[in-house]
Amino acid sequence: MPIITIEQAGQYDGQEVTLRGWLYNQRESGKLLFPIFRDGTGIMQGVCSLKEQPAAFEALRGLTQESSVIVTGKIRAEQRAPGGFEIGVSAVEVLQRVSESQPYPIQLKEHGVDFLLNQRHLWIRSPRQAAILRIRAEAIRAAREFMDGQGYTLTDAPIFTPAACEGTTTLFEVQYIDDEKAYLTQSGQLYVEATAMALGKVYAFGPTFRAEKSKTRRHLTEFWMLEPEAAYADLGDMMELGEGLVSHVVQSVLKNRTRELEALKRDTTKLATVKAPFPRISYDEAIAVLQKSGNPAKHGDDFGGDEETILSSQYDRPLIVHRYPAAIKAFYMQPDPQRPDLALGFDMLAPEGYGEIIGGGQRIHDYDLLVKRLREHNLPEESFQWYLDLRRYGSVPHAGFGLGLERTVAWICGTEHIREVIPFPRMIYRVYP
RNA sequence: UCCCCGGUAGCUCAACGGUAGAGCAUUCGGCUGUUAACCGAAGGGUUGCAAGUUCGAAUCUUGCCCGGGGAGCCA
Repeated sequence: MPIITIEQAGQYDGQEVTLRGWLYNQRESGKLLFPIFRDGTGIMQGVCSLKEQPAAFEALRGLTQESSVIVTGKIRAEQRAPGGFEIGVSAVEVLQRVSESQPYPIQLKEHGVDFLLNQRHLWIRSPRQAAILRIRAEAIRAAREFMDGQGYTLTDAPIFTPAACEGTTTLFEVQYIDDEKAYLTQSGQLYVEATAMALGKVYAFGPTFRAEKSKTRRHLTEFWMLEPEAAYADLGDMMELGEGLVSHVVQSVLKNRTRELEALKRDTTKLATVKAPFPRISYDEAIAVLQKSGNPAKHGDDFGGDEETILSSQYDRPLIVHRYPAAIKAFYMQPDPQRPDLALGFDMLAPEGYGEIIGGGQRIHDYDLLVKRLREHNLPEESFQWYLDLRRYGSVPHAGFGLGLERTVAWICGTEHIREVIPFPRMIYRVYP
């Protein structure tokens, strides 16, 4: 008797099989039961009649939602069944029956956000949430496949960092052993700059933490970033790498998670066009576009959500905006030799209003300039000695970027909120469960 | 930190200042092809908290708490 998953059921038409999972829902119609099972790979309807399978019928009758069950029966193609196949249940073993006095709290109907987030540990059992998490996993797999294929070596950055790199206000402070303080990393970038000088082409992939009091559908306090960094690379190399990476991730999800995208009712025609090269415009051009559309943006402004949406909505694939004013960018950005007021940085804006998914560019490799910038930004030089060492010992031009995993996955999935695309979202004022 | 919205049964929501209700969930009963099944019945409430106005407050006022959306900041 083969033990199979619901995903595989189509290959077992006409055969007797065993499914191991949970009771997702059950409709009762007199002496006929229509239990619906889920096993993590999908959901499948069962049929059980009192007349033909009295023992199984008794086991299933009145069984509560999310009770764990091992079910045996014959798979058969059935037009009336959701998914096209159903299982004629012949035997049922109930491992744990959910109590009637404390029924499973999440019903098959609309629920509020607050309630669902408090039940996140159960909410992820819902088919929609499971589909999203599978797409997230595929996005990660494809991203690593791409980076590895491009000759980048995974060199992860530390989570604990010793000092405030860009001001303490947005950092989570933790007590480190005795009286020492440490901070949760905001970005692995400074560290991958170091490993890039050791290994050439590297990337980090891990969680980052921001104590910003942002309350929007695009923000989490804990999110995952993929951060490539390459020695001897320039802005153009990174824009090319970024569009290659995003194209590969999107196309891989389209190819390998078709069913999940379907479950989410995602309009995949909007993803199919996502292939390199992506449109690129300079910051100055972006300002002109905004002004033409009536937006009050002027040179020197950074873009907010509205501006990003106006710009990105004009294209069928992500948009790269490059060469921002140095004044609104991070201290380590290499100035454009043609226009020193501009930084050799770029952002990639996802379509459909999902905002910035990549930010990066070329880093300052000149020791004196970097020291100057540290001072201009009032940053503690002593904390950056190791970082300055990278400019003391064989400094070379180098570049990299950070890709926000959750924003990317939210865009691919078409979800309303970024919080749905990470198993346990951490947000301002919400760390449970 | 600022602006806007919300908080009523386990859940989703109604209720003009005048007896707190429905659907779902749960329990009981009915139904052999259901599609968030359906039909009938039952149980289930400190209306977020605290004051105030009023003959009377879920409803009006003030403060607080909690949550959501957005701004700023960012991925």
